Amino acid sequence: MTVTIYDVAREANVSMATVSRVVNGNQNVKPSTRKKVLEVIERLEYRPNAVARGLASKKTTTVGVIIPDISNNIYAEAARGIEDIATMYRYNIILANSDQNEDKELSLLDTMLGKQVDGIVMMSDAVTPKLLQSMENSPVPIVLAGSIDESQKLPSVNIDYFQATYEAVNMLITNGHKRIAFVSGPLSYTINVKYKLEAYKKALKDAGLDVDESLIVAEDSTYDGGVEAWKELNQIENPPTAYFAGSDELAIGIIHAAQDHGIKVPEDIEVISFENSKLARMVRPQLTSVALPLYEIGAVSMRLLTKFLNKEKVEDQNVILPYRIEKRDSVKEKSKK
Amino acid sequence: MTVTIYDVAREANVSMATVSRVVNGNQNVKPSTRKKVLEVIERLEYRPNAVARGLASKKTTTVGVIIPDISNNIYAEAARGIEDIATMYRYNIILANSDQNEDKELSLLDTMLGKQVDGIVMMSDAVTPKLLQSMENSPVPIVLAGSIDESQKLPSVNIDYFQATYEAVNMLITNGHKRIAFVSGPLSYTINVKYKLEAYKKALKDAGLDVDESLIVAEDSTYDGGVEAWKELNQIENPPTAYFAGSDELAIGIIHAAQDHGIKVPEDIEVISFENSKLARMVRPQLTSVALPLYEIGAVSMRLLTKFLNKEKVEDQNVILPYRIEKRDSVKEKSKK
DNA sequence: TTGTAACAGTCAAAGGTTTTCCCTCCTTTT
DNA sequence: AAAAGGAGGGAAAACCTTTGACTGTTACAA
Repeated sequence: MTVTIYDVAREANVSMATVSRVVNGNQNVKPSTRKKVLEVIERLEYRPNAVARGLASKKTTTVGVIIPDISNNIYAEAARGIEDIATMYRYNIILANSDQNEDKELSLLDTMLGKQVDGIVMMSDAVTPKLLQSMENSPVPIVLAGSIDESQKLPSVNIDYFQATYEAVNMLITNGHKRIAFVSGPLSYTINVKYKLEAYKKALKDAGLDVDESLIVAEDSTYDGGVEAWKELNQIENPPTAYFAGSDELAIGIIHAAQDHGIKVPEDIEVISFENSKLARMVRPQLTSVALPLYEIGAVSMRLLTKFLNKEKVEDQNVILPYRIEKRDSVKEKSKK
Repeated sequence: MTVTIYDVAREANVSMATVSRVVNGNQNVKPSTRKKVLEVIERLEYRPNAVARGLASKKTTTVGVIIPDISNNIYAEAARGIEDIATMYRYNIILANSDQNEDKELSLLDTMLGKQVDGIVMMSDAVTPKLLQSMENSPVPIVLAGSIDESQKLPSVNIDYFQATYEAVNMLITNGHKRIAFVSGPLSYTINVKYKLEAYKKALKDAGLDVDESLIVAEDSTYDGGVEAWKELNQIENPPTAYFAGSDELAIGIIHAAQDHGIKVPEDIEVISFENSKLARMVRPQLTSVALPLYEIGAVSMRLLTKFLNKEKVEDQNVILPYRIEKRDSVKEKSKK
């Protein structure tokens, strides 16, 4: 039925060991033998069985990728980075969505280990103790992409969320705003609460501004969440004049809600977002945004994983990538100084 | 080192076959035996090796998914549909990007077959003869998701692109437009040239309008492509007053290019797009758009694949899903009649 | 009481590779 | 001319399960 290494060996009058050597590029084969074997492989259309190979070698050249939701551009972008580097190093990817649900994450982890992946790249906005423990017990390396494990026990790739947020909020402060809203995604996400929110508070304090809890709102990181946030923030006595938005969609929701009420951006209110997806250029005004290097986070994570897989030495297993702030039209020039 | 079925068998005083039965839910095991085995499994933290299992059973419970680009929302949405249904049927997904490059598609196909996937879901905007041939020779079932193989030899899931386009263009005609532009993605894509473009031409002809080749332009399906298209179309003597755009990004590009030149949508020009991603609601005016059910295309494709994998009977292997046109603000009401 | 069927379980082959160990020739070296 | 060393390749174990053939036991109908 299917042609095996054994068939090739027989046809080529060599042992299966030799065929294996040829297939795997082992040097211990005479060129003439190699040629002969290669010809038979061609003729028989032999295709090595990766499953058998995996069983024998204990390597599957497959890595697991667990992400919250591939249909969300943020994760999709990172996934592409992961896959590109994986391909470059001849790995395939088993991709699964966790919906940021701990039980799914746990069971996915288990499934993938059962499938004998050589390593795992994990994206999770909330690394719970249980999850962390599972990952630490993993027999194969795991790297966290764009995800925070505060204990720093696991390798990870991130940007300095605190610094980035601080800088963004500061732009707004520099532009003279006193009432700056903080609109973020769910506060169950580590990055939102431990980094962005903290940085926001620190920036205000450093500028001698009060932190008004009513200016802090959390919604789903969606367009509608942004609209919702704007409404909420505009029924308080003293609405904000500037917004820090945790994502592009949030920012666009805020802007459109405002515009629909005759408020002009950036003339009347200013908005800065955190993401800089391609959406940022596709709305008017175009979004000033902290550029999150999603693709790079994915790519570097995968590269880091390959280092572990190849037993290369890794200097620092918690990588911090640079970010920049893309200045466009939702924040006035002034701050450029 | 790693605990195997053999260790469990020894500890539980049964044969590995019995352990295997317990693990696989085979009924031929006495409840007391089952319990005993389960306890040992628990205690030893035994985790079945899916690779060995795959070798022995010749089933991997893994399916391959080949798509042009996961970072593109269109495919990501479909991928999510695929993955959800795959999960529901306990399959995992090996995901790979082809960049719509025939060589990559071919080699990906080969790699996945080598990995012994049980089936494949393929998305390709240009099913070449060579690719088709490879897929036909596949030892495992392959279904085409949102992709056209004109020979209909392979199972597939699509919508009626022709009808949808015809209807969309007709809305524009109904609104009194005589000069309607057709702006699409690459003409190397089957759907664009054989369905959308043909439908556009037919709609015009049926309305007694001439087809003006200078109103037909193909660009990358991106925002910038849309901007480009608008520019191109507005340096001809008699620019169009309405646009059929092959994707949301294209539509948005066209709209913004126009707006940046003081042209109002839908007062001065009207635009209808083909996709209805979440972007459609995130721009002003909101996009009137043919709603492409991407998630469903993915989900139904995967479901179809499971039917083949379970040897269920399939009535029609070329599924056509319904579509609708989402009426919003980039086309005037009139056509609603 | 016997025969039979269902049930529980065992044994061992099979699945397709990789890999370790070993052997046989040749070449070199001395 | 003998010893040493290396290149090329073979044999077979190992990887961990599933699965089909088979055996022994039990329960029940006849």
